[in-house]
This record gives sequence, structure tokens and C-alpha cells, in this order.
Amino acid sequence: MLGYPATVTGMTDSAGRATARGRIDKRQAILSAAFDVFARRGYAPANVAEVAEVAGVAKPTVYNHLGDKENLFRRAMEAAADTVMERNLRDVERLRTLEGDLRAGLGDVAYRMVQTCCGEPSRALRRLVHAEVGQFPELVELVQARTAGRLAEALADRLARLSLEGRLRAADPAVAAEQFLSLLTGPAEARSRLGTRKLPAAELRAIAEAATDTFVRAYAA
Amino acid sequence: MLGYPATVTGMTDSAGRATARGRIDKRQAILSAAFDVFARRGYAPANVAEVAEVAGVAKPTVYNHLGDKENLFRRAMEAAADTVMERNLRDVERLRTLEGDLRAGLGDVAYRMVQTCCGEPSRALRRLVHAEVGQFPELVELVQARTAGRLAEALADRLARLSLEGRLRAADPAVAAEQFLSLLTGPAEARSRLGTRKLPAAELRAIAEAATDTFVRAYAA
DNA sequence: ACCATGCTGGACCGGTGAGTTCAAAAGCGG
DNA sequence: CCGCTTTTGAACTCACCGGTCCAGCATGGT
Repeated sequence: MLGYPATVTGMTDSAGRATARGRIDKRQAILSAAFDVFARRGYAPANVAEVAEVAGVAKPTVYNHLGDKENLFRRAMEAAADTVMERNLRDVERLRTLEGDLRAGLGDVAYRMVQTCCGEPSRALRRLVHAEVGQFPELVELVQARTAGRLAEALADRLARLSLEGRLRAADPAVAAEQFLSLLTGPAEARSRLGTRKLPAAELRAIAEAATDTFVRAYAA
Repeated sequence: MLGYPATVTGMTDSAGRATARGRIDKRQAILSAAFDVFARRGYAPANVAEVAEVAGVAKPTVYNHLGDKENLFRRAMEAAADTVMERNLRDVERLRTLEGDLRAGLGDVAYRMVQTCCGEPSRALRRLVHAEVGQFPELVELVQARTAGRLAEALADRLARLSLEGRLRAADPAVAAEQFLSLLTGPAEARSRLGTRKLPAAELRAIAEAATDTFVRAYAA
């Protein structure tokens, strides 16, 4: 989640001239630091001063770039969601070139996905969305649409293809995708006790296998 | 700081029965009000004064009974967990006398469970556990053990019986129970957008049916 | 060299809320 | 009716934090 690398610019400044470019990865650093701090402390207990410190920046600079603590939070969550989604989509994209044993291929993807979903960024994101759904109701749409929703959709696409090819029985691919993901993430969350216990690779593998097994039994052609 | 002030809790007093039995149970009122407020506001933004007000009690009384805001939170969560679990266990207990069509019986129980899990108390509890897992790590054990854990165990018991009776194929009942619950709660959480959208009964029914369908396909004898 | 722009550090204000104190007012047992 | 404990209301302390202001510093473009 730390994105110090000084790439890019494109600051969309509201007032005409682009703000200083090249040097301003400050914004990225701030957003990254913000997510880091919010993830550790939670929204309310987190204080902007610490965000500034972690970002290596002065407090007024934070307010300069992001304005509000609320806005800072929203933007940080948005950015983190994009990062997490990217990796998730890469995982599911592997289903596109699925050759050979269906069961094995699905199992492999399942393992990768459950790994990603148990990773710190993904867990922190879920935690924060859950936590602040009361104070930031739009946030659930904003984040969910960029992560879980997109993931389910991409997976549904792949499953639909497999159905057409006769490798899976005909069924609503959206429901199938939803259930596959639930079979993966549900047990993972439960076993890891919401992330407080880190699961050994073997257990992750077992969860992925069990989920794939059940899914294939229910959905094989 | 730790534990209680010297004056000690009202009811469980070591010195016989002296305290507070005749009077309304303030303690219960406080815990109930506390969960109410915490559920609405979240832990950090909630303030003890409001808890006291909702409980119809003076602020020092709250500190008298529960000591700390932290302790107040823990106790309130504990109490709420017990309440929620009770209803959940009643649902799964219906599987004990399951006669006739397996599919129909499971579907019925599934529908009841998904209703319970989407109810406000259950959702609020999940929200708060997720939210504060960072600041209160023990809480996840404490609550999960009383709700999801116990529920999964009870369900596993029922499934094991069904396997012995030859109605389900032989399989690890714990894994089967875990997956059945995941198939129920996962889609319910996703569709309700973490509780921000209340699901119409028809959709709840559809989720329960889909979950049961998939489960039976995968686990029928 | 010079100015503009933004960054810095630090002081500062104002609000909020945890937790305490205390004297007065119930309740309740005897 | 009397003491015991508990409750009450209110004021109070104290710490923390969001947000702002300002005076000086770095920088890069021209």
C-alpha cells in the first residue's frame, strides 16, 4: 500500500494551472499514509497529525491537498480500493486461459483469490468499510463497486463462458460467482477470526480446495 | 483502570444479597442502552453521556456499574451476543425434527437463518466486531464464539446426523456447516450492501433457495 | 537574480468528551 | 424513624484533536 515511487502527476487542480508537478507525489504519499493510519487506528481515533508524520509532510499540507479529514478518508479508501481490485482482477483473469482439468484450474484461482482476500490491504479495507458504514453510507457503494462487485462480475463472465463451453451446467452466472466467492471468503474470515489469526498456507489451501470441491460438485455439467 | 472500583458491581456482590434486587435492574438498562448507542454511533463517537440518557440514568451511575467505557463496551457486546445467539440456535434446532423432503426442510431453516442474520441486532453486532477488532482483539473471540461459532457447531451436529441417516453423503460436517452458512450470509451481505439496503422478503427467499440448492447438489447422498 | 508557489514548523483556538467530585436526595432494611 | 448505600445532577479537570494562521524557507521557472 505504500506508494512512494515518484510517478506521475496530473493533479487535477480546480483552478486552471496544474499545480506543481513532478515533485508532488506528496498527494500520493498522503493518501497512502492516510490509509495506513486509518487501517491501524480506525477513522475516529486516527488523527491527521499522524497521517502527516507518516507521509513525511507538514499538517497544513495535508489540509492543503485534501481539505477535510472526511474527504481525506474517502479519497484514501478510494485509492486503496483501486489498488486491491487490481490484484484481484489479475487473479480471476487467469480463468480466461483455463485449459486442461477444470477442477485444478478453478482450485488454483481459488487459492490465489483467498490469498489476496486475506492480505492486509484487503482485510483493512473490509474492516474500515464495515466500521464506518454508519457514518459514510456512500462509501460502501464506492468501495464495494470497485472491489467485490467488479470481482464478482469478472468471475461471472468467466463462468458464463465455461457454461457455454459445456464445462459447467447452465445456471445464472452471477449467482454462481457470488456463491463461489462466498465459499472462499466466508470460511477464510471465520477461520482467521477476522484477520486476528494469520492462516498458514496449508489451511488457506484447504479452504480453497474445499470451496472448489463444493462448487464443482454443485455446478459441474 | 483495571476491573471495578472498590464499590463493586451492584448485583453480584459477594456480601450476600444486599444490593439492588428490588430496584429496577439499572445494570441491564445500561447495557441495553449502551449496545443501542454503540450500534448507532460506533465505539469512538459514542459518548457515555448519551448512554446514560438513553438508559434513564445519571452518568456517574454508569461508571459505578461498569467502570470504564471500554468495559462498558465489552459487556454490552457480550450481552447482545447472547441475545442474538439464542434466536439463531432456535432456528437451527428445527433441523432436529426434520421429516419429509430434505431439500424443503433445509430451505425452510435457511430462510429463517438468513432472516435472523439480516436483522438489526445481528448486523449491528457484526458491524461493531468488524469495526473494533483492531482496538479490542479479544472481542472477536468473545463474540464469535457465542454466535457464529456456536451456530456452526450446532449446524454441524445436525448435518452429521443427516449423514449417518444416509440423507447426506459422508463429509466433514464442520466444513459442510461452514460452507452452508457462508452460502447464506455471503450473498445476503453483498446484496444488502452491508445492511444499507434492506432486502425484500422475496430476495431473502431467493438467496435461501439458491444456497440450499447449491448445498444439496454438493452434499446430497 | 527574482518572484511565485508551495512547503514547513509551530503556535494557537475551540470544541468535545472521558472520568471525577461532591453535596443533596432518594430507597431500603431494621 | 434512622442509618446504610446508591443515585442524582451539575460543575469541573484534563487531554486530545480538527482546523487555522503565520512567518520563514525551499524551489523552480523565466
